[in-house]
Amino acid sequence: MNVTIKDIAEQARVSYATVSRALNNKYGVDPETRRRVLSVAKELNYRPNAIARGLVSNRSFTLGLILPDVTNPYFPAVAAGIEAGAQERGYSVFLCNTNWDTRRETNYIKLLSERRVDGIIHAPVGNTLNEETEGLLPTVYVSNAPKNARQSSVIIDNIRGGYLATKHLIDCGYESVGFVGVSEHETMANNDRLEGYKTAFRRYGKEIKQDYIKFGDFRQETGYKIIQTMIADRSYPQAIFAENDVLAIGILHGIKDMGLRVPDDIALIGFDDISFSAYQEIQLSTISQPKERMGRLAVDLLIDEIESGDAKAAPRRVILEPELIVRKSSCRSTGSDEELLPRTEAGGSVPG
Amino acid sequence: MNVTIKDIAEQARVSYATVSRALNNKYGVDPETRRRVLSVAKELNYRPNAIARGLVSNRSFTLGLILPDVTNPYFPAVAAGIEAGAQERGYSVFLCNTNWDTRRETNYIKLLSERRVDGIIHAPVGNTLNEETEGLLPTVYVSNAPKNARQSSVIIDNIRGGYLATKHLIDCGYESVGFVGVSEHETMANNDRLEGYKTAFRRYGKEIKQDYIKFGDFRQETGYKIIQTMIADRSYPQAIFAENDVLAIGILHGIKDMGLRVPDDIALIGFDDISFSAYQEIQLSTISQPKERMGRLAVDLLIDEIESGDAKAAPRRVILEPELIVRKSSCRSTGSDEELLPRTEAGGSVPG
DNA sequence: ATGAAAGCGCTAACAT
DNA sequence: ATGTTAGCGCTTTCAT
Repeated sequence: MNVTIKDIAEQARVSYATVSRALNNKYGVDPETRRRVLSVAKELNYRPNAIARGLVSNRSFTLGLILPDVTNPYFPAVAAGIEAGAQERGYSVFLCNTNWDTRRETNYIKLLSERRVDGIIHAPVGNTLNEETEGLLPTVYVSNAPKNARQSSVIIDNIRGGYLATKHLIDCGYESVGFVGVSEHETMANNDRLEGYKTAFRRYGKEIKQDYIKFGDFRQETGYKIIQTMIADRSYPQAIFAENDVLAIGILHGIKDMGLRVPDDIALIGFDDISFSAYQEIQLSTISQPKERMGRLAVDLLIDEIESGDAKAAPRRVILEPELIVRKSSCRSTGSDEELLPRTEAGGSVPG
Repeated sequence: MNVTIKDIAEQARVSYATVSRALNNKYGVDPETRRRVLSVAKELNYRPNAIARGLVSNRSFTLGLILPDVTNPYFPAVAAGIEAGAQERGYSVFLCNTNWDTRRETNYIKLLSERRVDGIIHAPVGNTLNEETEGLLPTVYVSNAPKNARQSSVIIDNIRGGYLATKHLIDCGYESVGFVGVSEHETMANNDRLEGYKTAFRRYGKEIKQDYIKFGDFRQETGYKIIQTMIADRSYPQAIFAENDVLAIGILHGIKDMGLRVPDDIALIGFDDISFSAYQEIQLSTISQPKERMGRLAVDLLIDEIESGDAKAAPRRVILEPELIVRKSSCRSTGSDEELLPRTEAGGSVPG
């Protein structure tokens, strides 16, 4: 069996309450006694039982991380920030992979609540609040937050991101700009990116062509198929804003396999700035999210709430700025850099 | 406060032992009583406290997953298998990211032992056994295992992988074949891949040229720099076997940025078959590992050991077959497919 | 400064 | 079939 404070107490000839005090640096322990206890503990290779500790303190120093897909490079980038931040503050994190399945999300939340995690960081799939589980545990949403969420969140301004992407394509001079998204109403982030797209059209007095707005899912293959169908039907725009880089890369491949070129025949911009987008062979223009930083912010927010007992206080909504990254996929090389990066434009901020 | 079995006992007018029995489907509970207990439990929205349960059963149904870098696409692929397998069998997994730092590995193992995980799945950085922590917890190594490990492991035959890669390049007709590795003695997997490389040279009666064997680290950037230096020094082989795909992609970029072409000027093969290697823009030949399957095998092995109490039994070593994947980066299109895939060669297996 | 004892929520004997 | 009790390893009053 494992060594317990009782074993130490015996060896050190003190009560086990004293051992507990000594081990936890509490007041009221003779320095000499403390020294002896510590030395015995080390000698016996004592490891405090976090489970027992958790039972009495009602705190597990444990967090749940719920995300749709570890295999999609966007999420590990966020997760890295979360894991590092949690570790620094003495928390361990349970990895929960939902495979984009909201039922699995629900199950995981219940499971985590049985495991008595102190809180959850959740990159949710949908945009609807799960009434069954909402509020069960202190939660911080990251990357995407359900509508009307009563919990804190760390996201980027997706409307602005969608706006920047679309505006960039319009500024490049493309007459028609299409949109390829995950699903018509899947997540808030989706809605917002599409909203940003529409805003740009409005601003420029352009008319939205429904034929150039397509929805599928989050898979690369889907982007591939969507564009191939459009090309085969000879009905495709001069430029496409894809809602995320994975989709965009699928589109990129689809375009090439149909014998067309990017950006010459179809220009392309993605969203997220996953690491491969920067590869010289890909050179995908995109909207960047500060992924690791978002992860760190999310844990810090969560742990602050937990430790201050403020979990029920007003939720905080952190909204970070997206950044336009221009690479080769988006513009035929016309126009100056100024035009490509309309940073200084009046009214740069966008409604929402 | 959370609702406990006592609350249920009160409401259902039974002792809390009976509640426990009813909840856990134990024998000796009147069906009617059980029904009542269950209904009260549901009504009160009862969630069993896994912490308390763990304290008495001395089992947490919790696993630790220690890996070097979530951000390197190889590991999430393995992790996905682990997470899914664990979940199916009722275990949750703690994510531990070491950043290729062996001290962090040690710290994590201690931490996990305090958290009373039932076992650990470990993708270790080094090849040396950590005497301080080895055997502290039931462990299954995955992807790489320390020399003389006394615990089970799930790896591929890296010697054979290295051999296949090198043989392939030799078969393509390249006179000189170089090797770029992570570090001279960093991990067993590394050593073995290099060993396979050497074996191929021996088999073909070729002489190894030390100038064409280079070491760096696990970063893409490092591969980039190594090849650029070689090219700048005008001392580079016709083909290169890179110990992993991340390194290989760095090399690929380095070659292109120096104005040379792959495979025409320098042929290239990697190792791992991470997802981007298959991109049509990359087309990196490589040695494939069944990553997700390795993850699943590792959890299953671990949980079997845990649940059978066999943790101290003879460790099992699962060694899977690597697979040669030929894409465009490795051969100028000469020779038939037969030659490219020397599957039927006599003595296809390799010593080790 | 230290010890005795209660109790966290649960399971598992042991009674009845 | 059900209740009583002890105890898992620890923290935390409450005494002394």
